[in-house]
Amino acid sequence: MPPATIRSSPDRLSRPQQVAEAIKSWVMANGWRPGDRLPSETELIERFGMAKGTIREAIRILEAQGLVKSRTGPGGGVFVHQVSEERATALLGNYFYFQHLTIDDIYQIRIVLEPELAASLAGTLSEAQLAALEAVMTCYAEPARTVEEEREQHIASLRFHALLAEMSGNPLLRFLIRFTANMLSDITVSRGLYSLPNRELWASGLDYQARLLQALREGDPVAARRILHEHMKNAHRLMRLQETVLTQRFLPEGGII
Amino acid sequence: MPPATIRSSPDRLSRPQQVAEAIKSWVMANGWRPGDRLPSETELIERFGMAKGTIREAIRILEAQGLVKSRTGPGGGVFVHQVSEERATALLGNYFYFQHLTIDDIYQIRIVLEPELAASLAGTLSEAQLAALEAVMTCYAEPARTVEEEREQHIASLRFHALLAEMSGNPLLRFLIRFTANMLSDITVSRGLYSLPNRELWASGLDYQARLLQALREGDPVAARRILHEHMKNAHRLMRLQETVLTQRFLPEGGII
DNA sequence: CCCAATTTGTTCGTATGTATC
DNA sequence: AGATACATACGAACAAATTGG
Repeated sequence: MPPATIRSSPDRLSRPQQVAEAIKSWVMANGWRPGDRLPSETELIERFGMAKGTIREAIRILEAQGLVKSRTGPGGGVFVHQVSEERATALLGNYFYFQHLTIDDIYQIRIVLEPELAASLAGTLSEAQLAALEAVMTCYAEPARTVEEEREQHIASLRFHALLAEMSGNPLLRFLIRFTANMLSDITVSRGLYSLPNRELWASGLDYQARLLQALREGDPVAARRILHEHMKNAHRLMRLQETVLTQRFLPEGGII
Repeated sequence: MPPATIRSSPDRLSRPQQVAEAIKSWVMANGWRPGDRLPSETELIERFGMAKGTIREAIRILEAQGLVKSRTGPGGGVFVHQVSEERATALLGNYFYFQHLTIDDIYQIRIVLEPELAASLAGTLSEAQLAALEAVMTCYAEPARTVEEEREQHIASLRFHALLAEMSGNPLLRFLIRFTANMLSDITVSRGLYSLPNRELWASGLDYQARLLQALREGDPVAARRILHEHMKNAHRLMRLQETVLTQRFLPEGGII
Protein backbone atom coordinates (compact mmCIF):
# COMPACT_ATOMS: atom_id res chain seq x y z
CA MET A 1 0.00 0.00 0.00
CA PRO A 2 2.49 2.61 -1.17
CA PRO A 3 1.55 6.26 -0.83
CA ALA A 4 0.47 7.55 -4.20
CA THR A 5 0.80 11.20 -3.34
CA ILE A 6 2.77 13.36 -0.96
CA ARG A 7 1.74 16.38 1.06
CA SER A 8 2.42 19.29 -1.27
CA SER A 9 4.14 21.81 1.00
CA PRO A 10 2.95 22.12 4.57
CA ASP A 11 6.45 22.68 5.97
CA ARG A 12 9.74 23.62 4.40
CA LEU A 13 11.00 20.18 3.54
CA SER A 14 12.38 19.79 0.06
CA ARG A 15 10.79 17.14 -2.07
CA PRO A 16 13.59 14.62 -1.73
CA GLN A 17 13.32 15.00 2.03
CA GLN A 18 9.58 14.47 1.87
CA VAL A 19 10.04 11.40 -0.27
CA ALA A 20 12.71 10.08 2.10
CA GLU A 21 10.40 10.55 5.06
CA ALA A 22 7.54 8.92 3.22
CA ILE A 23 9.63 5.90 2.32
CA LYS A 24 10.98 5.66 5.84
CA SER A 25 7.61 5.67 7.56
CA TRP A 26 6.31 3.35 4.89
CA VAL A 27 9.08 0.87 5.68
CA MET A 28 8.46 1.18 9.41
CA ALA A 29 4.70 0.86 9.07
CA ASN A 30 5.08 -2.36 7.10
CA GLY A 31 7.68 -3.62 9.52
CA TRP A 32 10.20 -4.35 6.79
CA ARG A 33 13.45 -5.81 8.02
CA PRO A 34 17.06 -5.51 6.88
CA GLY A 35 17.52 -7.23 3.53
CA ASP A 36 14.05 -6.43 2.27
CA ARG A 37 14.04 -4.73 -1.10
CA LEU A 38 12.43 -1.39 -1.77
CA PRO A 39 10.69 -0.72 -5.09
CA SER A 40 13.10 0.03 -7.93
CA GLU A 41 13.91 3.57 -8.95
CA THR A 42 11.54 3.32 -11.89
CA GLU A 43 8.71 2.10 -9.69
CA LEU A 44 9.33 4.88 -7.19
CA ILE A 45 9.37 7.42 -10.00
CA GLU A 46 5.95 6.24 -11.14
CA ARG A 47 4.63 5.90 -7.61
CA PHE A 48 5.61 9.39 -6.49
CA GLY A 49 5.28 10.99 -9.93
CA MET A 50 8.64 12.63 -9.65
CA ALA A 51 11.79 12.85 -11.68
CA LYS A 52 14.58 10.37 -11.35
CA GLY A 53 16.95 12.88 -9.79
CA THR A 54 14.51 13.69 -7.03
CA ILE A 55 13.97 10.05 -6.15
CA ARG A 56 17.69 9.41 -6.19
CA GLU A 57 18.32 12.28 -3.79
CA ALA A 58 15.74 10.79 -1.46
CA ILE A 59 17.53 7.44 -1.56
CA ARG A 60 20.80 9.21 -0.83
CA ILE A 61 19.29 10.80 2.27
CA LEU A 62 18.25 7.41 3.59
CA GLU A 63 21.61 5.97 2.65
CA ALA A 64 23.44 8.73 4.55
CA GLN A 65 21.46 7.78 7.64
CA GLY A 66 22.56 4.20 7.18
CA LEU A 67 19.01 2.97 6.69
CA VAL A 68 19.35 1.60 3.15
CA LYS A 69 22.03 0.31 0.84
CA SER A 70 21.83 0.08 -2.91
CA ARG A 71 23.39 -2.33 -5.35
CA THR A 72 23.54 -2.23 -9.13
CA GLY A 73 22.81 -4.97 -11.58
CA PRO A 74 20.13 -7.65 -11.86
CA GLY A 75 18.80 -8.59 -8.46
CA GLY A 76 20.10 -5.24 -7.32
CA GLY A 77 18.09 -2.37 -6.00
CA VAL A 78 17.68 -0.51 -2.75
CA PHE A 79 17.58 -2.60 0.40
CA VAL A 80 16.63 -1.90 3.97
CA HIS A 81 19.81 -1.94 6.01
CA GLN A 82 20.47 -2.17 9.72
CA VAL A 83 22.26 0.96 10.86
CA SER A 84 25.76 -0.11 11.81
CA GLU A 85 27.40 0.88 15.05
CA GLU A 86 30.15 2.58 13.07
CA ARG A 87 27.63 4.68 11.19
CA ALA A 88 25.77 5.59 14.36
CA THR A 89 29.03 6.52 16.05
CA ALA A 90 30.07 8.73 13.15
CA LEU A 91 26.70 10.47 12.96
CA LEU A 92 26.61 11.16 16.68
CA GLY A 93 30.23 12.24 16.53
CA ASN A 94 29.20 14.95 14.06
CA TYR A 95 26.95 16.37 16.74
CA PHE A 96 29.72 16.60 19.30
CA TYR A 97 32.10 18.10 16.78
CA PHE A 98 30.34 21.38 17.44
CA GLN A 99 30.05 20.92 21.20
CA HIS A 100 33.15 21.65 23.22
CA LEU A 101 33.66 18.31 24.87
CA THR A 102 36.44 18.13 27.42
CA ILE A 103 38.32 15.19 28.87
CA ASP A 104 36.42 15.86 32.09
CA ASP A 105 33.06 15.69 30.33
CA ILE A 106 33.83 12.29 28.88
CA TYR A 107 35.23 10.89 32.09
CA GLN A 108 32.20 12.05 34.04
CA ILE A 109 30.26 9.57 31.92
CA ARG A 110 32.83 6.80 31.79
CA ILE A 111 33.28 6.95 35.54
CA VAL A 112 29.69 5.84 36.06
CA LEU A 113 29.09 3.68 32.98
CA GLU A 114 32.15 1.47 33.10
CA PRO A 115 31.67 0.41 36.73
CA GLU A 116 28.01 -0.30 36.00
CA LEU A 117 29.06 -2.49 33.10
CA ALA A 118 31.58 -4.35 35.24
CA ALA A 119 29.03 -4.94 37.99
CA SER A 120 26.43 -6.25 35.56
CA LEU A 121 28.92 -8.67 34.02
CA ALA A 122 30.25 -10.15 37.26
CA GLY A 123 29.57 -13.86 37.35
CA THR A 124 27.93 -13.95 33.93
CA LEU A 125 31.00 -14.51 31.74
CA SER A 126 32.06 -17.83 30.31
CA GLU A 127 35.60 -19.07 30.68
CA ALA A 128 36.14 -18.36 26.97
CA GLN A 129 35.11 -14.76 27.42
CA LEU A 130 37.39 -14.33 30.42
CA ALA A 131 40.22 -15.88 28.43
CA ALA A 132 39.62 -13.43 25.58
CA LEU A 133 39.95 -10.54 28.01
CA GLU A 134 43.17 -11.97 29.38
CA ALA A 135 44.50 -12.31 25.84
CA VAL A 136 44.08 -8.59 25.23
CA MET A 137 45.82 -7.86 28.50
CA THR A 138 48.96 -9.67 27.35
CA CYS A 139 49.41 -6.92 24.76
CA TYR A 140 50.65 -4.66 27.49
CA ALA A 141 52.23 -7.08 29.92
CA GLU A 142 55.52 -5.26 29.40
CA PRO A 143 56.10 -1.53 29.70
CA ALA A 144 56.37 0.33 26.43
CA ARG A 145 59.87 1.25 25.32
CA THR A 146 59.08 3.23 22.21
CA VAL A 147 56.45 5.77 21.26
CA GLU A 148 55.08 3.24 18.81
CA GLU A 149 54.69 0.62 21.55
CA GLU A 150 53.07 3.18 23.78
CA ARG A 151 50.58 3.88 21.05
CA GLU A 152 49.85 0.19 20.53
CA GLN A 153 49.28 -0.32 24.23
CA HIS A 154 46.94 2.63 24.32
CA ILE A 155 44.89 1.06 21.54
CA ALA A 156 44.98 -2.34 23.23
CA SER A 157 43.74 -0.94 26.53
CA LEU A 158 40.84 0.67 24.70
CA ARG A 159 40.15 -2.70 23.08
CA PHE A 160 39.90 -4.25 26.51
CA HIS A 161 37.05 -1.91 27.38
CA ALA A 162 35.43 -2.39 23.99
CA LEU A 163 35.56 -6.15 24.41
CA LEU A 164 34.06 -5.90 27.87
CA ALA A 165 31.25 -3.75 26.48
CA GLU A 166 30.66 -6.29 23.74
CA MET A 167 29.83 -8.86 26.39
CA SER A 168 27.00 -6.82 27.84
CA GLY A 169 23.48 -7.83 26.94
CA ASN A 170 22.44 -4.19 26.95
CA PRO A 171 22.77 -2.66 23.47
CA LEU A 172 22.47 0.86 24.84
CA LEU A 173 25.20 0.36 27.42
CA ARG A 174 27.33 -1.35 24.82
CA PHE A 175 27.04 1.53 22.42
CA LEU A 176 27.61 4.25 25.01
CA ILE A 177 30.72 2.63 26.44
CA ARG A 178 32.23 2.23 23.03
CA PHE A 179 31.17 5.66 21.90
CA THR A 180 32.67 7.43 24.90
CA ALA A 181 35.89 5.46 24.53
CA ASN A 182 35.94 6.46 20.88
CA MET A 183 35.42 10.12 21.62
CA LEU A 184 38.15 10.00 24.19
CA SER A 185 40.43 8.34 21.70
CA ASP A 186 39.66 10.97 19.06
CA ILE A 187 40.48 13.76 21.45
CA THR A 188 43.65 12.24 22.79
CA VAL A 189 44.89 11.39 19.31
CA SER A 190 44.07 14.82 17.95
CA ARG A 191 45.97 16.35 20.84
CA GLY A 192 48.79 13.82 20.71
CA LEU A 193 48.27 12.94 24.37
CA TYR A 194 49.05 9.27 23.94
CA SER A 195 52.49 10.14 22.66
CA LEU A 196 53.69 10.93 26.15
CA PRO A 197 54.91 7.64 27.56
CA ASN A 198 53.27 7.28 30.91
CA ARG A 199 54.60 4.41 32.93
CA GLU A 200 52.29 5.03 35.84
CA LEU A 201 49.20 4.76 33.65
CA TRP A 202 50.51 1.52 32.22
CA ALA A 203 51.31 -0.03 35.60
CA SER A 204 48.08 0.96 37.32
CA GLY A 205 45.98 -0.01 34.31
CA LEU A 206 47.46 -3.47 34.19
CA ASP A 207 46.94 -3.97 37.91
CA TYR A 208 43.36 -2.79 37.86
CA GLN A 209 42.41 -4.97 34.93
CA ALA A 210 43.94 -8.04 36.54
CA ARG A 211 41.96 -7.45 39.72
CA LEU A 212 38.85 -6.77 37.67
CA LEU A 213 39.15 -10.11 35.91
CA GLN A 214 39.37 -11.86 39.23
CA ALA A 215 36.26 -10.13 40.53
CA LEU A 216 34.41 -10.98 37.33
CA ARG A 217 35.44 -14.60 37.60
CA GLU A 218 34.41 -14.81 41.22
CA GLY A 219 31.07 -13.17 40.47
CA ASP A 220 31.57 -10.25 42.82
CA PRO A 221 29.68 -7.27 41.35
CA VAL A 222 30.47 -4.95 44.25
CA ALA A 223 34.20 -5.51 43.91
CA ALA A 224 34.04 -5.27 40.12
CA ARG A 225 32.23 -1.96 40.35
CA ARG A 226 34.64 -0.57 42.90
CA ILE A 227 37.72 -1.65 40.98
CA LEU A 228 36.60 -0.11 37.72
CA HIS A 229 35.50 3.02 39.52
CA GLU A 230 38.97 3.43 40.97
CA HIS A 231 40.50 2.61 37.63
CA MET A 232 38.49 5.29 35.89
CA LYS A 233 39.21 7.90 38.54
CA ASN A 234 42.89 7.14 38.30
CA ALA A 235 42.96 7.16 34.52
CA HIS A 236 41.12 10.45 34.57
CA ARG A 237 43.59 11.95 37.02
CA LEU A 238 46.60 10.82 35.00
CA MET A 239 45.13 12.01 31.74
CA ARG A 240 44.39 15.41 33.20
CA LEU A 241 47.96 15.54 34.34
CA GLN A 242 49.19 14.72 30.85
CA GLU A 243 46.82 17.27 29.38
CA THR A 244 48.08 19.96 31.71
CA VAL A 245 51.69 19.19 30.95
CA LEU A 246 51.03 19.16 27.26
CA THR A 247 49.02 22.33 27.05
CA GLN A 248 51.57 24.16 29.13
CA ARG A 249 54.33 23.05 26.82
CA PHE A 250 52.91 23.26 23.37
CA LEU A 251 49.43 24.54 22.89
CA PRO A 252 48.61 28.23 22.85
CA GLU A 253 45.01 27.62 23.85
CA GLY A 254 42.56 24.82 24.52
CA GLY A 255 40.57 23.81 21.46
CA ILE A 256 39.05 20.52 20.53
CA ILE A 257 39.84 18.76 17.29
CA MET B 1 42.52 25.27 -1.17
CA PRO B 2 39.66 23.19 -2.60
CA PRO B 3 40.47 19.73 -3.82
CA ALA B 4 40.60 19.80 -7.60
CA THR B 5 40.34 16.05 -7.98
CA ILE B 6 39.00 13.11 -6.05
CA ARG B 7 40.41 9.67 -5.53
CA SER B 8 39.12 7.70 -8.48
CA SER B 9 37.89 4.44 -6.93
CA PRO B 10 39.93 2.94 -4.10
CA ASP B 11 36.88 1.76 -2.14
CA ARG B 12 33.27 1.21 -3.04
CA LEU B 13 31.93 4.64 -2.28
CA SER B 14 29.70 6.16 -4.93
CA ARG B 15 30.81 9.46 -6.32
CA PRO B 16 28.29 11.54 -4.39
CA GLN B 17 29.54 9.88 -1.21
CA GLN B 18 33.12 10.65 -2.16
CA VAL B 19 32.24 14.25 -2.89
CA ALA B 20 30.36 14.51 0.41
CA GLU B 21 33.36 13.15 2.29
CA ALA B 22 35.71 15.47 0.43
CA ILE B 23 33.58 18.51 1.24
CA LYS B 24 33.26 17.43 4.85
CA SER B 25 36.97 16.99 5.49
CA TRP B 26 37.60 20.16 3.53
CA VAL B 27 35.28 22.06 5.86
CA MET B 28 36.87 20.49 8.93
CA ALA B 29 40.41 21.11 7.72
CA ASN B 30 39.67 24.78 7.19
CA GLY B 31 37.90 24.99 10.51
CA TRP B 32 34.78 26.49 8.98
CA ARG B 33 32.04 27.28 11.46
CA PRO B 34 28.25 27.22 11.29
CA GLY B 35 27.00 29.97 9.02
CA ASP B 36 29.97 29.84 6.67
CA ARG B 37 29.00 29.43 3.06
CA LEU B 38 30.20 26.64 0.86
CA PRO B 39 30.92 27.28 -2.82
CA SER B 40 27.80 27.42 -4.96
CA GLU B 41 26.58 24.42 -6.88
CA THR B 42 28.06 25.73 -10.11
CA GLU B 43 31.42 26.32 -8.45
CA LEU B 44 31.39 22.83 -6.96
CA ILE B 45 30.51 21.40 -10.36
CA GLU B 46 33.54 23.09 -11.89
CA ARG B 47 35.75 22.29 -8.91
CA PHE B 48 35.00 18.58 -8.87
CA GLY B 49 34.39 18.26 -12.58
CA MET B 50 31.10 16.47 -12.04
CA ALA B 51 27.53 16.88 -13.14
CA LYS B 52 24.95 18.84 -11.22
CA GLY B 53 23.05 15.77 -10.14
CA THR B 54 26.10 14.20 -8.55
CA ILE B 55 26.95 17.36 -6.64
CA ARG B 56 23.36 17.73 -5.52
CA GLU B 57 23.29 14.19 -4.16
CA ALA B 58 26.47 14.93 -2.23
CA ILE B 59 24.86 18.01 -0.69
CA ARG B 60 21.83 15.91 0.25
CA ILE B 61 24.05 13.45 2.07
CA LEU B 62 25.59 16.23 4.15
CA GLU B 63 22.17 17.74 4.73
CA ALA B 64 20.79 14.42 5.96
CA GLN B 65 23.58 14.30 8.53
CA GLY B 66 22.58 17.77 9.65
CA LEU B 67 25.94 19.25 8.68
CA VAL B 68 24.74 21.74 6.08
CA LYS B 69 21.60 23.63 5.17
CA SER B 70 20.80 25.16 1.83
CA ARG B 71 18.79 28.22 0.96
CA THR B 72 17.58 29.41 -2.45
CA GLY B 73 17.68 32.90 -3.84
CA PRO B 74 20.36 35.57 -4.00
CA GLY B 75 22.71 35.36 -1.05
CA GLY B 76 21.56 31.77 -0.80
CA GLY B 77 23.69 28.68 -1.13
CA VAL B 78 24.85 25.86 1.04
CA PHE B 79 25.89 26.73 4.58
CA VAL B 80 27.72 24.88 7.31
CA HIS B 81 25.20 24.04 10.00
CA GLN B 82 25.58 22.95 13.58
CA VAL B 83 24.03 19.52 14.01
CA SER B 84 20.99 20.03 16.19
CA GLU B 85 20.22 17.87 19.19
CA GLU B 86 16.96 16.84 17.57
CA ARG B 87 18.77 15.65 14.48
CA ALA B 88 21.37 13.80 16.50
CA THR B 89 18.65 12.18 18.57
CA ALA B 90 16.76 11.08 15.49
CA LEU B 91 19.86 9.68 13.79
CA LEU B 92 20.92 7.75 16.86
CA GLY B 93 17.34 6.60 17.33
CA ASN B 94 17.53 4.99 13.90
CA TYR B 95 20.34 2.82 15.19
CA PHE B 96 18.36 1.57 18.15
CA TYR B 97 15.31 0.93 16.02
CA PHE B 98 17.02 -2.29 15.00
CA GLN B 99 18.36 -3.17 18.45
CA HIS B 100 15.89 -4.70 20.84
CA LEU B 101 16.01 -2.17 23.64
CA THR B 102 14.05 -3.02 26.74
CA ILE B 103 12.81 -0.89 29.58
CA ASP B 104 15.48 -2.54 31.72
CA ASP B 105 18.23 -1.60 29.27
CA ILE B 106 17.26 2.04 29.37
CA TYR B 107 16.88 2.15 33.12
CA GLN B 108 20.27 0.55 33.63
CA ILE B 109 21.67 3.70 32.07
CA ARG B 110 19.30 6.20 33.64
CA ILE B 111 19.90 4.74 37.07
CA VAL B 112 23.55 5.77 36.95
CA LEU B 113 23.40 8.89 34.77
CA GLU B 114 20.59 10.77 36.48
CA PRO B 115 22.10 10.51 39.98
CA GLU B 116 25.45 11.62 38.57
CA LEU B 117 23.75 14.63 37.03
CA ALA B 118 22.04 15.50 40.29
CA ALA B 119 25.25 15.22 42.26
CA SER B 120 27.15 17.42 39.83
CA LEU B 121 24.47 20.11 39.97
CA ALA B 122 24.17 20.28 43.76
CA GLY B 123 25.03 23.75 44.96
CA THR B 124 25.67 25.12 41.48
CA LEU B 125 22.17 26.25 40.56
CA SER B 126 20.92 29.80 40.74
CA GLU B 127 17.68 30.65 42.48
CA ALA B 128 16.10 31.28 39.07
CA GLN B 129 17.02 27.78 37.91
CA LEU B 130 15.64 26.22 41.07
CA ALA B 131 12.45 28.23 40.62
CA ALA B 132 12.13 26.96 37.04
CA LEU B 133 12.34 23.38 38.30
CA GLU B 134 9.68 24.08 40.91
CA ALA B 135 7.46 25.57 38.24
CA VAL B 136 7.50 22.32 36.28
CA MET B 137 6.68 20.39 39.43
CA THR B 138 3.46 22.33 39.90
CA CYS B 139 2.17 20.64 36.74
CA TYR B 140 1.62 17.49 38.75
CA ALA B 141 0.90 18.82 42.20
CA GLU B 142 -2.49 17.12 42.01
CA PRO B 143 -3.15 13.49 41.13
CA ALA B 144 -4.42 12.91 37.62
CA ARG B 145 -8.12 12.24 37.26
CA THR B 146 -8.33 11.53 33.57
CA VAL B 147 -6.19 9.65 31.11
CA GLU B 148 -5.44 12.93 29.42
CA GLU B 149 -4.16 14.44 32.68
CA GLU B 150 -2.12 11.34 33.32
CA ARG B 151 -0.52 11.76 29.96
CA GLU B 152 0.23 15.44 30.57
CA GLN B 153 1.83 14.66 33.91
CA HIS B 154 3.94 11.98 32.31
CA ILE B 155 5.22 14.53 29.80
CA ALA B 156 5.78 17.12 32.54
CA SER B 157 7.81 14.73 34.64
CA LEU B 158 10.00 14.02 31.65
CA ARG B 159 10.38 17.77 31.17
CA PHE B 160 11.63 18.03 34.73
CA HIS B 161 14.49 15.69 33.90
CA ALA B 162 15.15 17.40 30.58
CA LEU B 163 15.33 20.78 32.33
CA LEU B 164 17.70 19.40 34.91
CA ALA B 165 19.92 18.04 32.16
CA GLU B 166 19.85 21.39 30.41
CA MET B 167 21.51 22.91 33.46
CA SER B 168 24.51 20.64 33.28
CA GLY B 169 27.69 22.09 31.85
CA ASN B 170 28.52 18.70 30.31
CA PRO B 171 27.17 18.48 26.75
CA LEU B 172 27.63 14.72 26.67
CA LEU B 173 25.75 14.14 29.89
CA ARG B 174 23.06 16.56 28.74
CA PHE B 175 22.56 14.71 25.50
CA LEU B 176 22.59 11.24 27.02
CA ILE B 177 20.08 12.10 29.73
CA ARG B 178 17.70 13.59 27.21
CA PHE B 179 18.24 10.81 24.71
CA THR B 180 17.53 8.04 27.18
CA ALA B 181 14.44 9.86 28.43
CA ASN B 182 13.35 10.19 24.82
CA MET B 183 13.85 6.54 24.06
CA LEU B 184 11.93 5.62 27.17
CA SER B 185 9.15 7.92 26.14
CA ASP B 186 9.03 6.41 22.66
CA ILE B 187 8.77 2.92 24.05
CA THR B 188 6.16 3.73 26.66
CA VAL B 189 4.05 5.67 24.19
CA SER B 190 4.29 2.97 21.55
CA ARG B 191 3.21 0.43 24.12
CA GLY B 192 0.59 2.68 25.68
CA LEU B 193 2.14 2.25 29.12
CA TYR B 194 1.48 5.81 30.25
CA SER B 195 -2.21 5.28 29.76
CA LEU B 196 -2.46 3.22 32.93
CA PRO B 197 -3.10 5.75 35.69
CA ASN B 198 -0.58 4.99 38.36
CA ARG B 199 -1.15 6.91 41.55
CA GLU B 200 1.87 5.44 43.28
CA LEU B 201 4.23 6.59 40.53
CA TRP B 202 2.75 10.05 40.76
CA ALA B 203 3.01 10.31 44.55
CA SER B 204 6.51 8.95 44.85
CA GLY B 205 7.75 11.02 41.90
CA LEU B 206 6.48 14.21 43.44
CA ASP B 207 8.02 13.41 46.81
CA TYR B 208 11.39 12.51 45.34
CA GLN B 209 11.59 15.61 43.22
CA ALA B 210 10.75 17.87 46.15
CA ARG B 211 13.48 16.29 48.25
CA LEU B 212 15.87 16.53 45.31
CA LEU B 213 15.25 20.26 45.00
CA GLN B 214 16.04 20.73 48.65
CA ALA B 215 19.31 18.81 48.35
CA LEU B 216 20.25 20.82 45.26
CA ARG B 217 19.52 24.06 47.06
CA GLU B 218 21.51 23.03 50.10
CA GLY B 219 24.42 21.95 47.93
CA ASP B 220 24.44 18.36 49.15
CA PRO B 221 25.68 16.19 46.26
CA VAL B 222 25.61 12.96 48.26
CA ALA B 223 21.96 13.40 49.18
CA ALA B 224 21.06 14.53 45.65
CA ARG B 225 22.68 11.43 44.19
CA ARG B 226 21.02 9.12 46.67
CA ILE B 227 17.59 10.64 46.17
CA LEU B 228 17.69 10.40 42.40
CA HIS B 229 19.07 6.90 42.60
CA GLU B 230 16.13 5.82 44.73
CA HIS B 231 13.77 7.70 42.45
CA MET B 232 15.09 5.89 39.40
CA LYS B 233 14.99 2.49 41.05
CA ASN B 234 11.44 3.09 42.13
CA ALA B 235 10.33 4.41 38.75
CA HIS B 236 11.92 1.39 37.13
CA ARG B 237 10.16 -0.98 39.48
CA LEU B 238 6.78 0.62 38.89
CA MET B 239 7.24 0.72 35.16
CA ARG B 240 8.18 -2.93 35.05
CA LEU B 241 5.06 -3.65 37.02
CA GLN B 242 2.95 -1.73 34.52
CA GLU B 243 4.68 -3.47 31.68
CA THR B 244 3.96 -6.86 33.15
CA VAL B 245 0.34 -6.06 33.74
CA LEU B 246 -0.06 -4.70 30.27
CA THR B 247 1.66 -7.48 28.41
CA GLN B 248 -0.34 -10.05 30.34
CA ARG B 249 -3.55 -8.29 29.44
CA PHE B 250 -3.12 -7.18 25.88
CA LEU B 251 0.01 -8.07 24.04
CA PRO B 252 0.54 -11.44 22.46
CA GLU B 253 4.30 -11.07 22.54
CA GLY B 254 6.99 -8.59 23.44
CA GLY B 255 8.19 -6.50 20.54
CA ILE B 256 9.53 -3.01 20.43
CA ILE B 257 7.95 -0.29 18.34
C1' DC C 1 34.56 -15.58 -22.36
C1' DC C 2 31.27 -12.97 -24.18
C1' DC C 3 26.69 -11.33 -24.56
C1' DA C 4 22.34 -9.73 -23.04
C1' DA C 5 19.28 -8.20 -19.55
C1' DT C 6 18.49 -5.50 -15.46
C1' DT C 7 19.20 -2.09 -12.25
C1' DT C 8 21.64 1.73 -10.29
C1' DG C 9 24.87 5.57 -11.52
C1' DT C 10 26.02 9.87 -14.15
C1' DT C 11 25.53 13.55 -17.47
C1' DC C 12 23.56 17.48 -19.80
C1' DG C 13 20.15 20.86 -21.22
C1' DT C 14 16.29 23.23 -19.83
C1' DA C 15 12.83 25.05 -17.07
C1' DT C 16 10.85 26.53 -12.57
C1' DG C 17 10.75 28.35 -7.90
C1' DT C 18 12.39 31.57 -4.52
C1' DA C 19 14.44 35.24 -2.15
C1' DT C 20 17.09 39.65 -2.59
C1' DC C 21 17.79 44.11 -4.46
C1' DA D 1 7.63 45.35 -10.54
C1' DG D 2 11.50 43.70 -12.67
C1' DA D 3 16.22 41.91 -12.75
C1' DT D 4 19.41 38.94 -10.63
C1' DA D 5 21.39 34.93 -8.34
C1' DC D 6 20.79 31.04 -6.49
C1' DA D 7 18.81 26.29 -5.48
C1' DT D 8 15.30 22.99 -7.19
C1' DA D 9 13.15 19.96 -10.41
C1' DC D 10 12.41 17.58 -14.80
C1' DG D 11 13.52 14.40 -18.80
C1' DA D 12 16.06 12.00 -21.91
C1' DA D 13 20.15 9.90 -22.90
C1' DC D 14 24.24 7.31 -21.78
C1' DA D 15 27.53 4.77 -18.62
C1' DA D 16 28.76 1.28 -15.30
C1' DA D 17 28.06 -2.78 -12.59
C1' DT D 18 26.26 -7.24 -11.79
C1' DT D 19 23.98 -11.52 -12.91
C1' DG D 20 22.84 -15.44 -15.78
C1' DG D 21 22.96 -17.82 -20.13
